[in-house]
Amino acid sequence: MSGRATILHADLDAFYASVEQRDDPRLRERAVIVGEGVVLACSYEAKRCGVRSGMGGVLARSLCPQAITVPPRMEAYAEASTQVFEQFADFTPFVEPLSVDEAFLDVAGAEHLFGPAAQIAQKLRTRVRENVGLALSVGVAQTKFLAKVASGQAKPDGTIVVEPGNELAFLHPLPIEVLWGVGRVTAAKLHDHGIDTVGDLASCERDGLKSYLGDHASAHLLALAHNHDPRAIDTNRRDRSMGAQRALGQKVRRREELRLEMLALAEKVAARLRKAERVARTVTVRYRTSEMRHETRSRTLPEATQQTDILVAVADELLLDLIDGPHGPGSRLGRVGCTLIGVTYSALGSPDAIQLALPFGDGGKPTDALDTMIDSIRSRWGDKAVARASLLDHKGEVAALTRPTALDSEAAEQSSASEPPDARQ
DNA sequence: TCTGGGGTCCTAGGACCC
DNA sequence: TCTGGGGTCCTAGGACCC
Repeated sequence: MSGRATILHADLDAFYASVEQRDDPRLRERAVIVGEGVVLACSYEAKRCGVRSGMGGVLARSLCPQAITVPPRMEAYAEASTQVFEQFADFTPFVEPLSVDEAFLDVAGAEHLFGPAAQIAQKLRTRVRENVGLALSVGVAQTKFLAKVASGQAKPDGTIVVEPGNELAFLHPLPIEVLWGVGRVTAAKLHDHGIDTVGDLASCERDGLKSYLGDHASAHLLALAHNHDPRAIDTNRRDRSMGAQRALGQKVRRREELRLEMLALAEKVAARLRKAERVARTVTVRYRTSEMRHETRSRTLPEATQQTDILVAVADELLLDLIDGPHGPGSRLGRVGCTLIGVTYSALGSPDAIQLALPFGDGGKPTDALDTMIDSIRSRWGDKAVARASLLDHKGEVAALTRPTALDSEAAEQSSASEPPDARQ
């Protein structure tokens, strides 16, 4: 493979904690922990004591007694994030956000304006430092995956450029934990088989890995170990699900308390759904038992909606199924307890899919109207959508031609394909 | 390590259709 | 009447990421 390294992965260092240190001079160069019950983020000074995000607060403070703990200020982080993404947009329109504090940038088309990708990376870091007051690390490579690994190695406050040709020499000595998709469980399995570095993994046979990692994971990880990652920057990704959850602690809750909590969560997410102008077809309710076991119940509706009353009613039914189990009201709750509940709306679509509802008048001929609708679907989503669209009965009066939700991603691909996804050449 | 809140993606089995 | 294979959708659970 030849070509230039033009994909950047930009990642803010210890984001929440850095914002706190920026805004309060007393916190600078000190160990800072954001979050009380659980560590949401911590400064590099705290990391040196062994504090990690996701760790319990009690343990974190015992590892690092001198640390200052501050409550999170989500608005401040959101504002900082917006400012940083404005800096990104000044260099290239091809930005794919991964979270509040990181993004991929394709700068192939920006090099004639700002110089080679390595220079753009430096300029970006300087701009973010000067205009937002935060440290940014940047990895530059020919693939997304490698750019992300590089930014991780560049931390804190650095740049690493992996030139084409040097990729495997860079990648293979690194521990398998740097690979995307290797977490606690997978890492343990790999170590059990004597695989400790990316190079070890790259020399494995597919069939051997498959026997304990499964089909997909083995192919995926082997591809990454050989630096195969053909994914392009995707600038118009949309959320595929939306949810909210709440931890409840160990205290035993009554059935009606849980239903009220769920009502509040389901309403909150429904409001977000409408604000984002999306509709959802699947409702999933999550429940964590006092033994930390997760259980879920989900239901897919015949038609996507953003209506609070429908979503809330489904969430309530699913929650009752979890609380009561097969043996009647409250029979499970007393035994297992509940330490967390949550609700997620998924199979998201856009509302225009349900605005295509077609009224069938008395003795009317639906055929002409149906043809019109099919034409409209074809122009919106292409031939493939027409072939797979389904006709739904709605209260016996209205037929709605609804695009199957599985086509959501295909339609997104089609619409993005009409824009220049790749400014190379 | 005794656990927050927001997500993504994959798997496996069953139902259903052709 | 019995039977097969392929495809899609739905559900529950799990791993992983920031």
